[in-house]
Amino acid sequence: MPELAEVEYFRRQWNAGIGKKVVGVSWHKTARVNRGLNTVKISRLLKGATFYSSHAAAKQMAFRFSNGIWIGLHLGMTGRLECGDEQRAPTPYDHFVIKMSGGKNLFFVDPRQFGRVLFYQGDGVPDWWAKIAPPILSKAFNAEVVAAFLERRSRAPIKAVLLMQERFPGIGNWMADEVLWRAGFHPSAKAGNFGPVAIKKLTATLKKVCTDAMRVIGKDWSDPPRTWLFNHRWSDGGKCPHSKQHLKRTEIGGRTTCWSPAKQKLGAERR
DNA sequence: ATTCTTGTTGCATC
DNA sequence: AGATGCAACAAGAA
Repeated sequence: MPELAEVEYFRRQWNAGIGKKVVGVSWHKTARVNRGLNTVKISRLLKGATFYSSHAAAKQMAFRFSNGIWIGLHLGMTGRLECGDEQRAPTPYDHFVIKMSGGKNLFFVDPRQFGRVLFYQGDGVPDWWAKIAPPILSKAFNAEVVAAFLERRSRAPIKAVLLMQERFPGIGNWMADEVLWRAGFHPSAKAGNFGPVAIKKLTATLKKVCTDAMRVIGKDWSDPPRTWLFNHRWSDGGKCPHSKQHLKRTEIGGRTTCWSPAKQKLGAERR
């Protein structure tokens, strides 16, 4: 479930290779995650390079190597990163593997292949990294920019708008539901109906959910407390941990959405 | 067997 | 022109 905090967790799974050199690279040649890449050329460039650092922003990861090499990874829907030695059993979905000196191998595994591998070499910063929107947990993300964005997307349901990475980097389906549930807004509320009080509340709740998710899931993949919607949203019949009333699940903005009708009523956004 | 899915993109339509 | 909605991508799980 790679959203903001899951991506942060997976990023660190490759850190055992930092400071080591690339011994070899293996690719699953026909895998969709490697589309558009010259895998032969990248293997040649990577071989012998030193792994410098790992980074995560939104749902994108970057791994920097010597000689100005960047490897970008997006986990899509089902991607994950693993680190293992010779003992690790291969899976059919090890689409991209970097073998490091010292015997640690770095695996990008993705059954459903909505993920993607990116490559860059140069003195600058690759476009796919530079263009990521300011983090929700930064000062640049504030009620003013949220208000401007909601106005532009005025006719779309707020649930769909929160999934737009150009303004809400790292927010995915469960985080969007968690935010709307905590803030008390109906997922179908039109973005253009949000008043200044509601926008402040939405902005603060976005920051809170990101902070909480990073502490719990981003740190060591701990289970979120039962007090979060997170634990109750995955199947029909769940109960709201606050109101104890039934949760509803329907498709809104093209995604499965779970909310508490008792806690999230249309109209609350008009303040 | 059928339906569902935690993300993004490209295209059709409004 | 810009915003919005939706199918498509692939494959496991229920």
